[in-house]
Amino acid sequence: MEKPEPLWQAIHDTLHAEIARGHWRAGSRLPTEADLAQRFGVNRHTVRRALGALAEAGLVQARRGAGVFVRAADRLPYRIGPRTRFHQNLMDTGRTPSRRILHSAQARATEAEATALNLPVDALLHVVEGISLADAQPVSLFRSAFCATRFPELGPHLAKGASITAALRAFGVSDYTRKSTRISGHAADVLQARHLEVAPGAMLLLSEAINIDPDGRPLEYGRTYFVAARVDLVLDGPETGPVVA
Amino acid sequence: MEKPEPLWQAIHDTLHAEIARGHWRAGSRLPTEADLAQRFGVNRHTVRRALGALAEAGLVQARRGAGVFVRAADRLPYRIGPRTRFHQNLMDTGRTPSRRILHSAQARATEAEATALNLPVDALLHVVEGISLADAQPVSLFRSAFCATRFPELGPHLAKGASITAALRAFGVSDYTRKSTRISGHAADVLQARHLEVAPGAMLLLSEAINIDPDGRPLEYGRTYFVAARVDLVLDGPETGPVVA
DNA sequence: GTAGATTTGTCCGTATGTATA
DNA sequence: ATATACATACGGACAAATCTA
Repeated sequence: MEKPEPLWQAIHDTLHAEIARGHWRAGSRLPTEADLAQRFGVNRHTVRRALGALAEAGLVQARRGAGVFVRAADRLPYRIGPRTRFHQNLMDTGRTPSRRILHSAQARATEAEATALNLPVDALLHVVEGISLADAQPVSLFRSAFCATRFPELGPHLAKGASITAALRAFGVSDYTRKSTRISGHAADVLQARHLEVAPGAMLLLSEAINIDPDGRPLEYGRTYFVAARVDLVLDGPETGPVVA
Repeated sequence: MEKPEPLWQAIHDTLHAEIARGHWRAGSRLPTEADLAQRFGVNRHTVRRALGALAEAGLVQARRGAGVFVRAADRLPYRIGPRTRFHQNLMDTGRTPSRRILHSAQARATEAEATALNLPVDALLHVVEGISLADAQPVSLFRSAFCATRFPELGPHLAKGASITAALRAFGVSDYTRKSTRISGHAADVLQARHLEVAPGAMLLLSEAINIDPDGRPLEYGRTYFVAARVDLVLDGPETGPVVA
């Protein structure tokens, strides 16, 4: 007695295999839902169920009015270690890194931020939110919180496109290291989906990190949502290479 | 001009908030789809769309014929570091760890396994597959590969429920450390979903790791799929292991 | 720039299957 | 065995975004 596989799942598997096999090239458009429905002899909604699963896995992306497009399959390795630097990280893999600042302002610390930075609740923070891109494609959505009394004018530096490393150096912080990291999986909400150019519900990897200065004082509390379909997080062993430049 | 939010999304947000707020307790049953449809004044399929999103995010779990149930919200922190030990990891958080061995046999190394273990392709490996549980709830699906010539009789040890640490000690390996880890996000396929008791398409965190002995020789190559809704991966700073400056 | 055709997104209604209580 | 409740699949209708002539 075989357990019958649902139609939408069989269609999903077929398309999945065809994409993995290179039958549909990255960036190309799939046949329309109507065409696929005819090909598999099913209703359009059944095809949509299969395409939805592919979209959540990040293999395809639908654009209303345009069609369903195959996404690039290769994920870029993103190193996480004692010295995590965004720009350096991407340059190492031959990508062109860039940032888009969405928001930069002062705000009161939430409970999580206060405990992470070892500050009293309602302490004044400088919060920066933005998007990180590799080759003009969004890979992560970040929110960084700094103590505002220690870094009173961080905003202008970051808004001008300077890296965090450079901005901190302007305040005499020559080096900083990663104290702790927590990685979890989440589904993209509507806002995140729009910023990261993924489907709502797509998989995101949340990295919550605390960076400290050489004296061990907390500098930054950052929450970064990575598009799971576009990056791998790589944690190397203790042979960490000192960088700084 | 406000952009109208889809109905299913509004319902999703409402239920999401009610669950987060504790209005529906963990383990309890939600109203039936028909009841919810009546409550929100929509068709049953619109409610299903909202419930589907909640299920993929891991907040609820549907059981055909029974109902939709609220899942426990707390994720257990799983430490990943130079010395990652499953049993110790869970005992630290007050859980009861256990293992279920699905498969244990010798096999030829795949290309990925060969390069990871620094062995020739087609080398003989001992491969163990199984499920790790915390308090009888599946949290991860693992596949570990060991060099068969070095550990000829590993299978019986592991099948008896011994930990990997104990099994390796029987072969004179007193210690081992994590050399590298790669974390990525994936959607559960049908087989993984059944083993881990999640819905197909649910979020999984894949951890690919290489463990080495004190001499630096690769011992084990492991691939572990964690249920993203049930665990956070915690990477602590260098205050735990040897800090090679 | 505009009008119309194309294509995906949402929502409804109905019917049937399957697992559970 | 019967009723309940979720799962799958079909069909139709319209809206919204995109593309094209």
